[in-house]
Amino acid sequence: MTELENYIHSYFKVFPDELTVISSLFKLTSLKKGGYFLKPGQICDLLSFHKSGYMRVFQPKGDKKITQWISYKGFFITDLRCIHFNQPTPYYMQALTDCEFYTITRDEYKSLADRLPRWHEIEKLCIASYFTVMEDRVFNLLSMPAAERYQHLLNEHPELFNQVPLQYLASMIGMSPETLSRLRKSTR
Amino acid sequence: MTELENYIHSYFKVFPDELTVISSLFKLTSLKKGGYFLKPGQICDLLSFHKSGYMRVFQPKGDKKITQWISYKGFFITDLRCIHFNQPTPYYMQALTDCEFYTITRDEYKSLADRLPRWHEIEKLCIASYFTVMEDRVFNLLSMPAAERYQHLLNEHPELFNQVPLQYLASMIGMSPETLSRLRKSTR
DNA sequence: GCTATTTCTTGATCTATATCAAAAGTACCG
DNA sequence: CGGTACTTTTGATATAGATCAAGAAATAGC
Repeated sequence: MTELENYIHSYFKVFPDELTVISSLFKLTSLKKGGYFLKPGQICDLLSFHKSGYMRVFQPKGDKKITQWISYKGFFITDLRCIHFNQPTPYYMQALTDCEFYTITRDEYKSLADRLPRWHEIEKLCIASYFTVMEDRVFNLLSMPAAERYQHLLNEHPELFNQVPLQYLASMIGMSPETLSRLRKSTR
Repeated sequence: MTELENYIHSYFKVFPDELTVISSLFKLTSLKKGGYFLKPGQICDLLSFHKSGYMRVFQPKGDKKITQWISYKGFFITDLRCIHFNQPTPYYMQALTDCEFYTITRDEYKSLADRLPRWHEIEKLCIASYFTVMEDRVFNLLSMPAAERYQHLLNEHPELFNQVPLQYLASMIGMSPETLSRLRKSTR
């Protein structure tokens, strides 16, 4: 069973033959360190499942780059704005390390629903779960001081601290790199 | 055409007979000012479309109450955590004014998909659009100072400033009521 | 309509976190 | 390897926004 099949199987009740249909359409693709999966203004026409490596999703704001998210093994990657509403993305998505994905194009993706009637439902559940993650992030940003946001990220995604430049993590949880550095020092 | 039919029709390509099926299942319900739509620990078993009035979604944190969202005419109201993943809600949802909704129970909701094959797709698109709203909120919280967050809310949802206590709006955009008061003064 | 209660404003402080600057550490590349 | 360029740390200072406290205004209840 591929990671993709495994992931879908572990989250949603899907029959083996449905799994096979899904994973037969996704093709293994890769991106070299530093390469861009997506740039602002483009219309994302891919849906990828992250197999290995780390990718940074960020958006420029003035002379800053705001890191929105770090994707790694187990996440789906796309821009819903593009795939579903045909709008250009505001994001850069850049590989921080060499990355591998299972990838489907937008056209294949559209045909997936024809071949697999439950696909919309699976996708709905997947997007719903990501929605609740975003709800929690908003709550955390509204309610937690910097120290608590740092602790929370450390608990939820400890592996990021070994693999990703700390300045990007600082941005992702809404603080300066200096503040993150001091928080790390104070809990050592 | 009811507000609900109108809303769905304006966002998604749905046939008239599909619309009729959808709106025949939703029943008009209401909630008095101060009443609770949902309290923490409950499992939300309703999906409502907001017809009139204002409702505050908030979550306690220490001795604070963090306002997560203000719902009004045109929003769907539920907790995805409950409806899709059967988990208890962390939220209070309380009517700030008398409210009316078009409401469907969870069981009817489950049967909707049987009667209307495209329902999962419609729902998926709806959740996807809410997801992008949350993405933008996270970006705004990460990248904007208080004054800019205030301006942004004022531009996007000006009606809230007449209908909703300002302290709740302040909480929703991550600042103290005093700060919001001063920002309002400075742009008058 | 009048009082009680809640909400909003204003001013005076305080503090968490940003910014700036430079040193120390680490990774990359010819 | 050894130098160049990033990244992280550390210290000094600045500042946005919080908190505290009190008065003014609005709203709700009788």
